[in-house]
Amino acid sequence: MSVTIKDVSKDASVSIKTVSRVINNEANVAESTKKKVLLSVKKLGFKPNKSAQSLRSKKSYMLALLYDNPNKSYLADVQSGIFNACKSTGYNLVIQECDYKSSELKNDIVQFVDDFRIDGLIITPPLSDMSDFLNHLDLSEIQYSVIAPSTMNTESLYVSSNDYEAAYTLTSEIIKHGHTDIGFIKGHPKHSASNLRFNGYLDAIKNHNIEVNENWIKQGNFSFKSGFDAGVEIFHSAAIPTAIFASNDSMAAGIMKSAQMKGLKIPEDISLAGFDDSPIAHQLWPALTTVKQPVEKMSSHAAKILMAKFDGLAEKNKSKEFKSELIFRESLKNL
Amino acid sequence: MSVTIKDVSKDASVSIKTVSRVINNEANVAESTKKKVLLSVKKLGFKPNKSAQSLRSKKSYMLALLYDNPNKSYLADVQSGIFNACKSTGYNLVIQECDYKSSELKNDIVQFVDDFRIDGLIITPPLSDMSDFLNHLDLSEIQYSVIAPSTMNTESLYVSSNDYEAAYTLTSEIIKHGHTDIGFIKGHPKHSASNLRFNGYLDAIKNHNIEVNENWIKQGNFSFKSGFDAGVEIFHSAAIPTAIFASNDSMAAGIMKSAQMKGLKIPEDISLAGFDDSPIAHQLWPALTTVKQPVEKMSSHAAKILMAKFDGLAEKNKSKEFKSELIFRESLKNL
DNA sequence: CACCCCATTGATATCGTTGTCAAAGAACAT
DNA sequence: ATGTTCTTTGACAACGATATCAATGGGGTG
Repeated sequence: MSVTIKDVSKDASVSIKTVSRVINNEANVAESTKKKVLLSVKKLGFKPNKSAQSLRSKKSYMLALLYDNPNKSYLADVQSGIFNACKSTGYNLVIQECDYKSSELKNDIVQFVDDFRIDGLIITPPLSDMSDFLNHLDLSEIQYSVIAPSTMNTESLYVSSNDYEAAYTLTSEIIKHGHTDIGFIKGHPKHSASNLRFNGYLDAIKNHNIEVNENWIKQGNFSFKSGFDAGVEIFHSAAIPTAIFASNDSMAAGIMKSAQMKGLKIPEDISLAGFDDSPIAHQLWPALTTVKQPVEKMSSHAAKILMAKFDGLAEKNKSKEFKSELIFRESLKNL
Repeated sequence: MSVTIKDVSKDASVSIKTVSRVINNEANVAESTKKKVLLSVKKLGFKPNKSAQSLRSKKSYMLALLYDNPNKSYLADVQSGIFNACKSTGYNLVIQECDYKSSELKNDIVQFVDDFRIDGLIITPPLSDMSDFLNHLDLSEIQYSVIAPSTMNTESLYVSSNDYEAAYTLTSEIIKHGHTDIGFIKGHPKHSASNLRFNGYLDAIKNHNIEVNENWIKQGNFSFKSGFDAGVEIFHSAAIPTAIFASNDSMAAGIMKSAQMKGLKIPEDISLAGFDDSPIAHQLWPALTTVKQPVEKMSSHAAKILMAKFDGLAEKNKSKEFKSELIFRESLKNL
């Protein structure tokens, strides 16, 4: 059926173990032997059997992506990034939907990792913010890499972005456009990014000596509907802001819809900004001013540092903060 | 470390093989023995080692989802559906991005399945339409289940939806709303759904004795941009239709944007309809009239029939066509 | 030249299951 | 009582890799 090490060893006239050494890049193999073996490997088209490797060496060559109800385009980008990182490495990606509210989550995941001998986890918000959960993984000695964690210690692997700074800068830009009445829609309270973005907004406002108007600050949860509802509320009141900064694009889209239904024009009557640069940002009209995170690069890096750790290359690839980019589009106008 | 069959066999005072029989639900085990074994299994918390099972029995308990650059929300829905089907079965889901244009695709996938001992594939458009590819899988005796295939033979497993019928009905509805000047934006030529939807439109037009205006029929590729470009073209000409039916929502959104930029109002100046009921459909204003496919249910079923086949339950779950649902929203108005 | 060391190689055990096959005993027919 | 069949069970090999440890031999040292 398929080619085994034994076949290769016969073809190359060496022992099974030597072939194993070559394909695992172990030290102390004569250069000439190595060449000979690699030739046979290529000639026969040998690929090691993952199940056997896994059984003996307790590695599965599988990473698992954990997520709970993320934005769909975010999920697709994360997957795509991880996939690219895995492509040439022999690792593969298993996906696992989770419920961050479930009390069984910890045990379920440990079970899952144990069952399938998953080598490492890649954890996305809001799971990245559950320190309880992460601690439990530490205790179980499960390897993982976190995307956008709330607390970062130097031991664990993570990738983050400069949410605070980006929100601060974007808010400052809105102010530079002449706005002082600026509303804000907060994100899902369980995502640490929500606070970072809000604080960025808040500090920018304060540092420009603008008074905060609580009526224009609404709690959302990153969903379109929560943005829509917030918009309805804000536009229903007597005094409305000249600009609204929503913690993500879905909510900004919700606000835009509520404004347009109310007969308000964007950006003539009200300017709008979002966060994420998800597809909807440029598909709306007018298109949204927003912040673009390098989600694919981030998740790709998250996978790389995890795999590097398995191969003992911990030095090469380290946890890292990525920079976001402001994208100006029609939804923000000069007053 | 972890509990093995051997431990259970000792605890239950039976042979290793008998434990194996029990956990695999094989026939010819005395009821009393079964009980005894199950008790020990539970007591010790035994879980079979997947790697060992896989090595010996050549089953991996893993399904793989193959996709090539689909709509992001479609992908998320498909995953979600499959995930739910797998949840209580012990199977897990690996994802695999593909390039349908690659000449290596066939070999890469066979390799991948071979490497990881993937039990079965779930194949999404446009890969579902590559009969060459599917034939190759058949030859390699790889199990798979196809979502929205172009040709359906009775042997293979698939799920489909009534694209033709839905497009026919929706077009008829547009006509009932008083429209006769109806444009159409075709989908990606490699997706069989594109033709089905187009033919549904065409037949409805013809059966209502309306003349087809070729200038209002444009080739798209399911992307927002292709819809936008088509819109720009159509609205640039002297005579414009009173309604446009786009083969999916992304393209409809593109048309909406191009219309709004041109100063045309939806639905006052022009009615719009899409297909898919992707999130953007209700996030736009006005919201899109569209067709909703039960994507989650479909992909869930695709996974179920595949797993049923492995367990020899081929009778219970069969290939199936799912019905779509028309959703009327503001973008379509009575003339 | 005798000795030791270290790089290189291979024989064999092992990982934790399932597959094969034969043995033991129960049930039934003759 | 004897033979036949069927159910139930277990001993042992096998899956395809890696781990252990010992054997081999070339090169350096005294």
